[in-house]
Amino acid sequence: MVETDKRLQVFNTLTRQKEFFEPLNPPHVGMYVCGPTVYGDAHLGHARPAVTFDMIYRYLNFLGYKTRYVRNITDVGHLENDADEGEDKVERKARLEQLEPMEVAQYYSNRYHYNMDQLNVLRPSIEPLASGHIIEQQELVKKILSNGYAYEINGSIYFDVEKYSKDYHYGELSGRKLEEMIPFTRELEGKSEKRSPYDFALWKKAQPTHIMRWPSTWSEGFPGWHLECSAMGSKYLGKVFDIHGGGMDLIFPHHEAEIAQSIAAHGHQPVKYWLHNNMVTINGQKMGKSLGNFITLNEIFAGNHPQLEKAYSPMIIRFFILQAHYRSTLDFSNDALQAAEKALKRLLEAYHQIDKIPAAETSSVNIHEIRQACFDGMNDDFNSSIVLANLFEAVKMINNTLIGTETLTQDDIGLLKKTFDDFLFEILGLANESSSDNSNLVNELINFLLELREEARNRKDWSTSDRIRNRLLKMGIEVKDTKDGPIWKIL
RNA sequence: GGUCUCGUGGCCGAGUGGCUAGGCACAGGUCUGCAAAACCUCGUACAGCGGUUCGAAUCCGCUCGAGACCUCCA
Repeated sequence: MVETDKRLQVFNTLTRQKEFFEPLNPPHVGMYVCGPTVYGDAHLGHARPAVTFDMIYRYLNFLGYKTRYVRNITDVGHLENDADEGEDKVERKARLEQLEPMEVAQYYSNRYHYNMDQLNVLRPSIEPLASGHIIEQQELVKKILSNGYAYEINGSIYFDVEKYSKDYHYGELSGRKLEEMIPFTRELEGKSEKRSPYDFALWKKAQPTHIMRWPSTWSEGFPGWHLECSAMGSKYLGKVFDIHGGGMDLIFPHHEAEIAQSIAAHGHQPVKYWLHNNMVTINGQKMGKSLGNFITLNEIFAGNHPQLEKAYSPMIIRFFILQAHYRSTLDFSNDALQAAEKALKRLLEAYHQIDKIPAAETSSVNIHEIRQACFDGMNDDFNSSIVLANLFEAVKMINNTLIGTETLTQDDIGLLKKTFDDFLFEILGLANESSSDNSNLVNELINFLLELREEARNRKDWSTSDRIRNRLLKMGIEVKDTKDGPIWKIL
């Protein structure tokens, strides 16, 4: 498969170690990633898994796998807490904005898609809605019930964790033991109809005020949160599939519950490799909805937030995310984004210089080594940070060949360009953001002004040349003089 | 309280038991009427204290500090 001679290794949360990636049915790969609950705008914390698993999806495809990528949209409102009472999140939003719940879901789905497109995140192969798979979820509940791992109370169905624990290991993904979880039960005794505090809902009977509800044999109600991923994952990828991804904060209880549900229903593990991205932090603390310290992508792209000194484009955000390894926390700050902006610019400008490199008889640097290092980085649990570091080495090479301190053959120049095309654009998905949608008229006008300015400069008429440059700058057009003549750009 | 992770030079951020990523900033230089930009060059850092080892930032222990999960959260 392709040129890489080393095999891909991935860190599996389930086994807590790196494992060689071997798909169940090569060349096919099934990957499921938890998508957003659509009741608010996407923030940086949503961008991280989207970009991370987009990179993984891209790399798997690059390696020649046929990947089916499923990422759900959670549009069934779920309760504010799993402990039962409380308002549905989507309904609450709908009430506040005086909309139909599905209107809320649609609205934020659209905005999510728009943001992801901006980030150059490829659309998944299938994007199922939880509300469109109520039947499948009910079927799963029935199966778990008939296998004896769930019980019904007042029209609601709960997963019987204690019963399950006798036969299987509840907590294997998050590294917990049930005994350790028992002492620290929250103060919800008496209030809940659940037998044990760590049981979770498979089906909830709807309160009279609850709008999002569906008929079932047990009650008019709605499915439990953990159920949709189990139901949709097995529907589209099979009862066991290769990769399941999501944020680390979903490991418990969400993914733990998914495993339990699937095993209770089908008797075996649903997923071979569990992959989890780490959190985005701000001031060292997790950026999250409940803490209210999140910054939405729209705010970042517009520079419209007190924490931001300026706007940062989607590609800067993508670069910023990929500069860290996906399993490390990533700390947000203005300085970090500014550094990312400059770094990305340097990378892209060097890329555009590749065509100007004069071919030499021999190469003084080894492009194959860099290319291989990029593969090695990706193969080592998708270490995009290593890939970027090597691309920056390539930047140095490009610039050095341009000033004549290094040389490259025509073949190596081609390989260099291919390496950027493959890794920077295709795998890391960092697209060129050109703001050159100016009309021809503007171009011609500016070029004419610069022509006049050049004539003035040749006469050493500095006052005229500076006047032109300053006036243009006032209009937001920056002029820079280079050896090859002036260049300009709209700020 | 339980489980777990992390602590790298001014900032961000990789990493392996010995060959000391990368980016940003700073500094020096090239270029240049000036300016700006661009480019080149440049930093032996790894919380503290012990231990293992020929050798540890990388392994072990302790201390200090930060954080995550245990309730919804990507």
